[in-house]
Amino acid sequence: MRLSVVSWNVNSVRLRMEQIAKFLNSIDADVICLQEIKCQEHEFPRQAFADIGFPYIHIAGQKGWHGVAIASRYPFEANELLPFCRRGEARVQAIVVSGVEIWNFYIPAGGDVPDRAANDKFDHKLEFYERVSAHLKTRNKDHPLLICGDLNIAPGEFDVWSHRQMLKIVSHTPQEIDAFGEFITSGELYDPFRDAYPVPEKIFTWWSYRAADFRKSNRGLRLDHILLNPALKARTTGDITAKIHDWVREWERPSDHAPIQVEFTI
Amino acid sequence: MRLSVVSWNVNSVRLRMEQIAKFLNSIDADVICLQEIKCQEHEFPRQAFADIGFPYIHIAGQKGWHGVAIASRYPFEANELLPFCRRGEARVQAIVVSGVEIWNFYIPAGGDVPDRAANDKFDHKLEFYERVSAHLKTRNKDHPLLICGDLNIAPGEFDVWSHRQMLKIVSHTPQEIDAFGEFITSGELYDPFRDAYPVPEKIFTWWSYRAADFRKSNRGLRLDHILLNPALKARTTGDITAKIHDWVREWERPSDHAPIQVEFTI
DNA sequence: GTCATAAGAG
DNA sequence: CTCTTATGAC
Repeated sequence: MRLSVVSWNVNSVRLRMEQIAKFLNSIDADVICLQEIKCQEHEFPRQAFADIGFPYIHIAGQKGWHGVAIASRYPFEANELLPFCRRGEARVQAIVVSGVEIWNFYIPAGGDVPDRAANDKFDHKLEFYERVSAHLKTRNKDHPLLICGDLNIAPGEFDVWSHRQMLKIVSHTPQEIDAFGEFITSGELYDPFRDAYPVPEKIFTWWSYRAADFRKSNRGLRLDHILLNPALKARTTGDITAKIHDWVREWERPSDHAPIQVEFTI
Repeated sequence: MRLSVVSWNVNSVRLRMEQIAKFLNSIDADVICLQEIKCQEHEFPRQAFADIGFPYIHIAGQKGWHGVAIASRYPFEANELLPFCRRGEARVQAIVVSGVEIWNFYIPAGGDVPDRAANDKFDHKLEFYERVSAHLKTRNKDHPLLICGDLNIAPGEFDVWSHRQMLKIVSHTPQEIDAFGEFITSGELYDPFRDAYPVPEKIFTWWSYRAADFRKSNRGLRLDHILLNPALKARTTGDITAKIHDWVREWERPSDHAPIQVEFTI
């Protein structure tokens, strides 16, 4: 079967439901992983997702901030995950669909100061990565796994608009790039986006709201990711396609993140 | 010449500019008097009004609350008015267009408790009426005058959805009805709406946002008025038409007030 | 710049 | 329910 997975930090699912429907009606996704839904479970627009063919929904919400949700065309099972977020915020969830485990993360942004001692938010972010990496090392590697979400790190030189200027900015500091590398190594994760858009092409999934014209300045970052573990990759046949739907960022009152999509046959 | 005057409490002119343009493009107004613009003068969307044929604008704004503005197809002169509002809020303005003076009021709502001693907002509202009435008595009655705006009183039995239930509610208490009567008497004002919609027809210009379906419950009030003094009425030839554009209240994210319109030839 | 929250007003 | 303001987050 063909499985098409989207990841999108929507920055308020209630405010963006019309755009989500418009987007999902114009592509061929089976599963959409949302971050920053910014609502509680009972406030989630379940019916609107059901109306466009995504009746199976798993929500991890909280009041006002953060929050993740997965909507699917097909039934799935929910899995419990370890407390990667030490503050207990709604940033993590896991499901199993067609034998593929999917982890949906909204990893903390980490504040402004890239110093673990001076900035607890930065420490919190790195500890989140450390906990995930530790778990990946002990996890049964035979189980197919896809990890996606707003991981809030742009790991590569060509994942940021200016490698030189971004090295001091949280999301692209050496410490974070190391943590991201340890995470990738721990899970032996495969990034299909860099096959679809080979280096040295710059690719971004997020552009600040503060830019008057994001296309013109194009000061973006690649903060959103969809990654496959070896067991999942081995299960696929044919091409694995990866797309960044940056045209959605051009809509009226958009999220600051673009949706990304990976498609494969298992 | 034919003169068509609209009065509309828009509840934020910046948020409602598209609706204002859509409305003005579908009727034949010459002058629109706005209340609750909720912005300062420099924040007013002057260009948007100019673009739809209303380049002459007079604004009395303040930060965040209240605020009145007049936009016109034709040039006019601004007049100073007495301080009817003892708190100095942006609730009053006057212009003269084609020899007709127009007063645009956003009279205080008056709070919840209909008791001048216990509720200063209620006292403020009645004092506003008293000051206007006193001024009308001394004003030169030969000068044509139109008074319009959100006057925040529904004076008649058929200006409210339930006369019995509203008598205890601010906007339709006996004290306010008396103050409104004194105001009408002082200026010998003519209300063209009750000729257009004769008693006992109930007519409203405002419906609470709290009603799920304002058409269904129809618990409205007639708080907005356009009134003519005898000198202006004597100057007119032919019919004076009066319309309540309640269809605008059905739009998406509308103001809680409907625009009202009076048209005459002078 | 664009979200959420909360208060205060209507 | 729907506006404003203000603050905080990103």
